[in-house]
Amino acid sequence: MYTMSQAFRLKQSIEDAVIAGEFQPGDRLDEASLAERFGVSRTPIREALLQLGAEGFIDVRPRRGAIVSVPSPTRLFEMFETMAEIESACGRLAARRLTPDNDAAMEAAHRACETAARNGDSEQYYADNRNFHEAIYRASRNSFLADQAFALHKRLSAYRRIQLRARNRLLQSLQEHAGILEAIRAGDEQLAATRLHDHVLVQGERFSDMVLGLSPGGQSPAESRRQTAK
Amino acid sequence: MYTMSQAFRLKQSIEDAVIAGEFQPGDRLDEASLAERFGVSRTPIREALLQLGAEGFIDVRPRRGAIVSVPSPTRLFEMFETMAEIESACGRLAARRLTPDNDAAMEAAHRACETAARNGDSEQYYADNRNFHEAIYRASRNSFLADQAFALHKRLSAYRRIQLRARNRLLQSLQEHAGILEAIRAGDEQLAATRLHDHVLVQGERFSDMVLGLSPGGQSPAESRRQTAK
DNA sequence: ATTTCTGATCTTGCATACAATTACCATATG
DNA sequence: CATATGGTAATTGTATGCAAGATCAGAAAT
Repeated sequence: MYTMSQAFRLKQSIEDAVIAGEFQPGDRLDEASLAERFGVSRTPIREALLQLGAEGFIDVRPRRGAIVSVPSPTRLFEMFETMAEIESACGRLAARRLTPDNDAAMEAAHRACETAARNGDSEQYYADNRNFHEAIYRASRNSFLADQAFALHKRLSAYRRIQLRARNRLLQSLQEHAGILEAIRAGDEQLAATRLHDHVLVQGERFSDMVLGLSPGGQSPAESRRQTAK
Repeated sequence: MYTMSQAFRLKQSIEDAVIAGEFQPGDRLDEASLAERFGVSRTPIREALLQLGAEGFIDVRPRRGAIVSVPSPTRLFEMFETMAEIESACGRLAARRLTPDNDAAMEAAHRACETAARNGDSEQYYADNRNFHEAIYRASRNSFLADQAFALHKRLSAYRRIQLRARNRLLQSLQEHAGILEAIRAGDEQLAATRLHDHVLVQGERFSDMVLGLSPGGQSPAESRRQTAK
């Protein structure tokens, strides 16, 4: 559709640029330079930035401009923990409601991940991994929940990418995917939820650990590690 | 604070008006009349509306103006189901991490609900119920997750209110609260999650049933039509 | 009577102008 | 040397004007 407003397109473009890592956390998003870059006036740029701010994607500070959000280690851990809860909810529903279509979509995404992992192509794996997780969101057959999951996944993408660069993590991630898929297909809601939860949270913990070298008083990831035992 | 931008204040005002029911689902949010009403130009109004749209609170359709969202019965059910998943996640974490402070806050909110229920004051119960649930969100000790829960709770408030009017539902709700509190205090994550899930979802199911019985669109179209002329 | 077309009118989207606030930097001062 | 201070530049917030799309009423056609 070509009748879409510029502001909406700009919102998408800026979001893409942030996800692609062109603007990194902490970078300033100057209205004037963005306007020049995209060849429009400041008005639609402002509208795009404010919307991204409302979604939590960037941080717009009144009268002081917008920057790409810089969550504290604690905050980051909380975001991953929330992602873990939302994903496990998706997995639980998927296990309950799985249809052949959704099954096929997950299978295809999983195969793609497998190829990327075998080639050690972490950039490709990053993309395919996203597709795999999105296939699970859709398999929940709750489009609202899936939308929430998409949104949070996008917000965390900048942090996930860094962390997937470790080579052996790729293979481990792939194996976890296989286990998740197995549980969903078996219709085992509890197992699917647990496996997804751990899969997501281990990423968060690893990254938090990485960042947590300097910050004091943050919530220790180790503290929450014992959720598997019930 | 008086250094806050108008757009931000307007966003709050419009949101409040929607929650208060002044604008009902389906009502048009005309930029010009809102600008006149608040004594500002269209620019900050637009910015407020776009932000509310990004949060999912209202529905801004390109070139066709903003309206208060009118979720379909299916969508509404999905929203309640998602709320149930998020709340049960909060309950699970609360059971794991409960502190005396959070315990006391939940207790106080529960007592208030009890009084309101005994008096059959559904309007008061509506407010106290909100406090009780928010106390649980905070008890999760994950502020990001709690924020997500707050936001969704607000979006659903218009629909929850209607449904709490039934008198015996008040007492049943109160008893469910007691069971939830008990499970959290016992540190039983699984039980807390299940009870919260059911507590929230039963509301969603009841309301969805209610809407499904009516004509599609919920509120009568005749009433929304009146708003357009001025 | 219902549908389709057409032009007038209203509304939104964007650009520009200006006002208000913050950031910057050189200089003065203890 | 560190810290205040003043003024200027840079940036954000709001108002206004105009163009393009959407809405609506009434006439024409089936």
